[in-house]
Amino acid sequence: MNINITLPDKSVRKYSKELTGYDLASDIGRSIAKEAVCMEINGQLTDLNTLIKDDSKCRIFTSNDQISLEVLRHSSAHILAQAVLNLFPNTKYGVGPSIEDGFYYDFLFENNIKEEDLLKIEKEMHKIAQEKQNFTKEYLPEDEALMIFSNQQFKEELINTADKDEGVNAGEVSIYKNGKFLDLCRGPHIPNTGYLRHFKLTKLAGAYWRGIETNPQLQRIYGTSWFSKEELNKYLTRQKEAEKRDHRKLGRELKLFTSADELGPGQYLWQPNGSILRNQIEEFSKSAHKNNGYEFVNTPHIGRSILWETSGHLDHYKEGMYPALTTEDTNDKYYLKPMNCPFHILVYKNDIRSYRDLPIRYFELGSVYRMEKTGVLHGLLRARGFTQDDAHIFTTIDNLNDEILNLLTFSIKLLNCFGFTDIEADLSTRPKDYIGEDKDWEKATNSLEEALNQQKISYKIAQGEGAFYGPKIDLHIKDAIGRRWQLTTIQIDFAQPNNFSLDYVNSDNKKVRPVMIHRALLGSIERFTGILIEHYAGHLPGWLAPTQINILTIGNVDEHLQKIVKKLNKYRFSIDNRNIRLGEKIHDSKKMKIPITLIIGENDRNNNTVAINYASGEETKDINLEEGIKSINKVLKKPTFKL
RNA sequence: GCCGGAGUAGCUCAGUGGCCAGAGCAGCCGACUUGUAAUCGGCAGGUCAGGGGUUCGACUCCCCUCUCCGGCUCCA
Repeated sequence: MNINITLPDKSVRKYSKELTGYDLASDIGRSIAKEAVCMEINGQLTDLNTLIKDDSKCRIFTSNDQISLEVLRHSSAHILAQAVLNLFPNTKYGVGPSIEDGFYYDFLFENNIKEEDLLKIEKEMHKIAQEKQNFTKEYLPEDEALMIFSNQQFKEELINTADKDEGVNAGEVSIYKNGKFLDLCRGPHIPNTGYLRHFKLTKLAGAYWRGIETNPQLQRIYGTSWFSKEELNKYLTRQKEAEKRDHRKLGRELKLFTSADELGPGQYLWQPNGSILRNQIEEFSKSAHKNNGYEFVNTPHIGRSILWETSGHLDHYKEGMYPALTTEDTNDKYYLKPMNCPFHILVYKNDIRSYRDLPIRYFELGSVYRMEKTGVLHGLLRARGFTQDDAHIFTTIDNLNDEILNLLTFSIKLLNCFGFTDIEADLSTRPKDYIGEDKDWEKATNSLEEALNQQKISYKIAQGEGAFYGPKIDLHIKDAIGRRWQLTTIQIDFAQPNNFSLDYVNSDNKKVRPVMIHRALLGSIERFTGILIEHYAGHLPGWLAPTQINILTIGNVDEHLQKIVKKLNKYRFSIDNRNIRLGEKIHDSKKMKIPITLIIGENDRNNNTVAINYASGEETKDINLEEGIKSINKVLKKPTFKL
């Protein structure tokens, strides 16, 4: 017998008998054997103890490989379930995958557990880890597996519905065993439980079985695990950093916005500082639209029920709308608007339109109200009342390509101006339930895809994720700490032009239906502001900061101060001339995250100089006044939007 | 909406059935006249989220409601 094993570096090793991945790793070198976690045979990921029986291409994965981390976390989930069953024997266990930065497992406990139980479970996991139980894989016939799991309803369901991801395949079921613990699983796993050392159970949450709202709700335990203590600590610090960026906390500290119980959940009040920021964003957006072919419209906040019947909102989204308002003098019902489109459509319908008029682009910073479920509300990022940078474009289908490409460029450049440069897209295609003609869908989807290709923006296709009325592009940005946020949405709509019988007169003097594009680029101004705050951790770019310059005086510098103020009065500045120590003034200035702290004392008065502290931490002293102003102008420069 | 956690001064938080509920910061008053991350002293600030109950006695224990936080589902 002769087995040739080809390694990733193309070298070939010859063996005279079957061997495991661990044997192979040990033969390659002691350190790789020590670090080995799992392996790949002919492209198939598998356990380290799998026997290599034939000539094959093999690759050993060590704790340095990303894939090993996923394996570790998946095994962590198994050990979590094992610990839970040891402590709470009557628990029913569901599924437990690895996820980004960690893992979870879903359980149905006899009595719901509490957060403090996590410590106990963690302890039990450590105990299991110390026992270094081997993970072994077995294949069982389906009926035998059903017997083993006969009092585990979720496992039975998994076997019966043949979910391949959980190790069920064509009458045969793969299970993993470590110690006395058994679980349905495709694997692979770490060689033994001793590989689990640096982990932490992080939170307890509710989760519906298989993610379906009508299914029973299980308790989900989240955890994180790593190969080294350093990585675990790094992760935990990263979590703390993310907490520091929380826009709700920063919003309070920087006096940007607030809420009040009297308003009801999901509604926010913008304080003066926040309003400056918000107005800057809105003005920037408005001027970009004004200079690029949009006409501005303004529309009310409520409309009669007939409007929402025609638009289909009452049929499809009634539960997402605030309840109707009624008046005493008539039987009319009015609804707060959850979208602006029906109003823009009414503006369009107010006149006969010619193909020469198209495309018509109506823009509005439109405030909408949506009855979001209480549990999903999340500061400005998910509010009930918010304002969209909304526009509706009415176009001929022939112009669709140009419009979409133009929009994509517009949005990317706009996002760039706010410092978001890492942008990706989702192209959502026709869902199962849809309206309209197949050929229109095809044309619209092609327009979207073509625009994405021309923009050279990386995108993935979200099959069947489009709205029922048309396909869409969503743009996601990546923030400073790597989180992705969806901002822009560009949606093609075949339905509303039909619902409202929209038309225009074409060159043959015939009435033809236009296509509509719904688009919000920043999305919701509230949400966008929240994301900006988190992205910059409150250190807003100079042009957006509520107070751009804080001038700190030391001693009697009135004349010098007046001279400087004259030169800076186009900026939003404040003057701190309190008779307190400079250190305290600087402390206050930093606390409010003001981009420029200008310090002037008597020395500066005498020498016509200034000292500048920048938000970046950079500090300069004894700078000539003119030079200082130049530097300030640079930091506070507003970006220019150009298509 | 569901599961779990929480709600004490403007903010951050102490206070586990027993006198009039505390601290730091912020605020106000006074002193200090200050050159790179919090000067000192004083004053004021509370229906302990709201309502009901248990108890001689409740911030503390129980029930209901509201709000917030972490998730799940949802996001036109």
